[in-house]
Amino acid sequence: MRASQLFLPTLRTDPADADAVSHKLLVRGGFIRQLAAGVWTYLPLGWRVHEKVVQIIREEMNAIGGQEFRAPLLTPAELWKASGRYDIPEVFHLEDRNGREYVLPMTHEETFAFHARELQSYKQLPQIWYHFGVKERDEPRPRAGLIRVREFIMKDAYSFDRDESTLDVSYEKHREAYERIFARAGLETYFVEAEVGIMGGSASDDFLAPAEAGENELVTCENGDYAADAEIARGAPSPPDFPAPLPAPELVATPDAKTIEAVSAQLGIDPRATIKAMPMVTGDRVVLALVRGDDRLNEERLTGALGGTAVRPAEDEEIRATFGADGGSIGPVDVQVEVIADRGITPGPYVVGANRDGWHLRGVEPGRDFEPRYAEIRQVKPGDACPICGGRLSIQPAIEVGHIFKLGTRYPNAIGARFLDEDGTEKPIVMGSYGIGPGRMMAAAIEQHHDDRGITWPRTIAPFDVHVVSLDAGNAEIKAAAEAVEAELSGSYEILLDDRDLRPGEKFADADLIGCPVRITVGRKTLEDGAVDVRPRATGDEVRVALSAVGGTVAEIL
RNA sequence: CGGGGCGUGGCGCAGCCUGGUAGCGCGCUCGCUUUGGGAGCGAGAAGUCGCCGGUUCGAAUCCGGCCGCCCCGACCA
Repeated sequence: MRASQLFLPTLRTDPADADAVSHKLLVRGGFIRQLAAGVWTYLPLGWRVHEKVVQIIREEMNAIGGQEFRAPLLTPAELWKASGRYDIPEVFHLEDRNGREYVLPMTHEETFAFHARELQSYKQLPQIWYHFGVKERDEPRPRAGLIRVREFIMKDAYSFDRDESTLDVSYEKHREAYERIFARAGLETYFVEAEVGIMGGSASDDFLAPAEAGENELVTCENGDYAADAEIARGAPSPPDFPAPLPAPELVATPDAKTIEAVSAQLGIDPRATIKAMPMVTGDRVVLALVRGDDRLNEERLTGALGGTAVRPAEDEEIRATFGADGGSIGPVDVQVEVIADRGITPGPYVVGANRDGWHLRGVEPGRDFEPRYAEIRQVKPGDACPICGGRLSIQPAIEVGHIFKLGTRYPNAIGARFLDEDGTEKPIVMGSYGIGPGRMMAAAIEQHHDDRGITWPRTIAPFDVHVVSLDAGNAEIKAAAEAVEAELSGSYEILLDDRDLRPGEKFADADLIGCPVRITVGRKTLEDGAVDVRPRATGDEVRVALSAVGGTVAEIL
């Protein structure tokens, strides 16, 4: 490919509205352009990368017996009404001229379950079907370039099995295929248990790629034996320095101390030996959620502990009416509401609010002075102990690049996908669903592979293998030499030849920005030596190589 | 949806407070010089100042409404 003929609108400065590294570099490098919030066009360079990612996914899906489909975007609303997903706020709805209703799917469970109705016998199972399809989601807040978008291409796969045990086999095949896909694309990822979410199913796991701009929080153990999404991660808090126990709670004045920090400072007490009491409203009742003073409440977990009903923090008036005090002085002793305590609140004497403005109680012992229901409702935090080995946990942002689900029979039941089993009974097909976002993989790859000059693509997904920079400035001899290098290498590699009439500095800057793994410079100086300069993008270690040895040198690097 | 910020040639920005000729850098076009890390000189092209309405002799600037985009939160198959 000749750069002079390529639409490659690189930018000298970061776009004003970009924040994430991958967002800036994708736009600056001429890979993508924005059309609307969360809606992006892939330019030729970006599409090359996307298609390389797609091809890796395709090869690994085919390797586990996947069969590629191509399913439509436009989908009859009836299918989504049947599955119960029609009213999800993220779903785009539309009508045709006759008033028939359609949705623009966010994933294709309904569509594939519909076609799975033609699977009639256990003899036809299992099946793995997949496609690369456009997904539409009315995201409330798109952000960070390709990381959270409203329209994107996803590889979604669906497995159809006789029962849960063969579903486990299909699931494991996908897990292994996904590990290979991410490894081939040069991505560091972690396989972690994830929330099943509102769409049901028996299990779900994420693949998280550590990245500054990520939206998920990845919890990992320093000893490498534990990784989890912070939403469901387990971690043990460090033990508090308890003061001496008291025979009974003792009232202490804490004027103007409304926060744990203020209270513990005023009383000279380890914040870990205090209890934070959070009045929460669920349905039409108030509950009191307790976490240790240094911990934070995880509302999703509290919701889970309450059997799935939504919770919200109580309003000031509700707090006053229920406890007779302000939020800063609330405690669990002698209250009339249900008390749910985090399991991190181990036995010992704590400082708690006295339900009286400006006063706390010290020496309060759970079990003696109040009787809570225990549940895991705290948020994991850095420094917690690993549930496997006790090592220190750390937390880092990460991008969810893949998500796999054991769905069970929900969609087959709703859509009517049944088969006749060996024993002659009709059963619903057991389904799994498996998604990967190539665009997110691109963003994650950049987040993980860049420097201050630009992208350092993994070779497998780079737009080109070799970037030949011709410093000919109209000199026919240099131009011919650069073209000869291109011709020689093009049999084995994909080459971008920068034949543009630009200054050397601009060409080098663009090469660094675009990030092809090898740069070859052909100029007057190199030709005087009968050579070219070969520079791996990642290391920047440039070597002068005789023209006759270029192929060998490139082969060593790639 | 709540909070914050922004909208001015292709890109990045100033001008707005204190109303009156729309400006800077980069990019773009042409010419000459230059050519190993984003060149120099000269000559040019290019902007409904997001949209609608109001105030005013006069609005990029003041007022009202709306739209769009970014960030934080909520939300998130």
